[in-house]
Amino acid sequence: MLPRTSHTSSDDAPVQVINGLRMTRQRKEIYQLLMENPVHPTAQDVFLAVKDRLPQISLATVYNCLEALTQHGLIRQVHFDRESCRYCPNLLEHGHFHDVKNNSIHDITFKPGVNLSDVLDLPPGAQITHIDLTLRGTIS
Amino acid sequence: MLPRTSHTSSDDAPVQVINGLRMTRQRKEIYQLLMENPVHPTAQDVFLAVKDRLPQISLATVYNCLEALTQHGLIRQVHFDRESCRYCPNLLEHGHFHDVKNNSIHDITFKPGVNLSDVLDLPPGAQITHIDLTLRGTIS
DNA sequence: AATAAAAATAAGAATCATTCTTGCTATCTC
DNA sequence: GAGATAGCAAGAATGATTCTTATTTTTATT
Repeated sequence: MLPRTSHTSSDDAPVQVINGLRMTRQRKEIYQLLMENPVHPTAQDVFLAVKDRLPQISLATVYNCLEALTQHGLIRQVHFDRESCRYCPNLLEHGHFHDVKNNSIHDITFKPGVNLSDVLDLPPGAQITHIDLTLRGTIS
Repeated sequence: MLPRTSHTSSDDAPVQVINGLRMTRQRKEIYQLLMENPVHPTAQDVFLAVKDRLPQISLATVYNCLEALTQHGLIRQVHFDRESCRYCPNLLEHGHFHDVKNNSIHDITFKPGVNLSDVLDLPPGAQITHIDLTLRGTIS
């Protein structure tokens, strides 16, 4: 089989659609990368990693794909202060712990039965739509 | 008394020092602003607000002052995703709720007796040094 | 299978928050 | 008061992200 110069999917079948998002070659590769190695990479990290398989992909496309995947609920953004934003394929409710010694990020779940709004003093009538819990520290 | 063109403190007494930070005119004004009206402003917001009292202050100085106040533990940064960072004079452990309807930010405390690490499944040996809890939603 | 319309991509320019640099001014120490 | 240190203003530089535009690919329609 000849090598392909095309930068998109190679067969003639229509592309798969997930959550209303057409899974183009670029989106699929980036999504797979995140699923297989959920290290919470930045867009830059993804760009470098995915270049192996898509040598001519551009950083803008990586941003576009990550945005599209996020908008369609396949992945989520993770923020540490104002650092470059990171991406996470874990859709369950969870927070993140940044181990500053090993420079690694761990998903943190709530203990079973715990509901965050049960332990917080929320203003009356408050409806939470989005939770962002990030922790920093070390693991001995 | 003649109006002063000096951009710093006007009397001859040595400036007050808090937490090891020399409270210059600019730092004092910015700190007061935050204490009197803790609406979690951005640096830009502070810049505009403080211009009334310090017409020739520069944005860089606002950033410097906010950084200095933060480093010396007088105020804290608050982050919502990757938006401009905001500043908070409340030093007690608390999180933040962004009411997206009224575009207001509320301090959120934990219910008495609640320790965050009690409700989380942390990796063994994890030592938390910094907690960032931000919520989004609406208040009816 | 051909074609028009719609969607996605690559490349690079533009934006925006923040940080850095530089020359100057104020404050502190002696 | 003189020199040393710290802080300031102004604007340049940086870096992550978004936007623009031309091109390519895919889909929908014949």
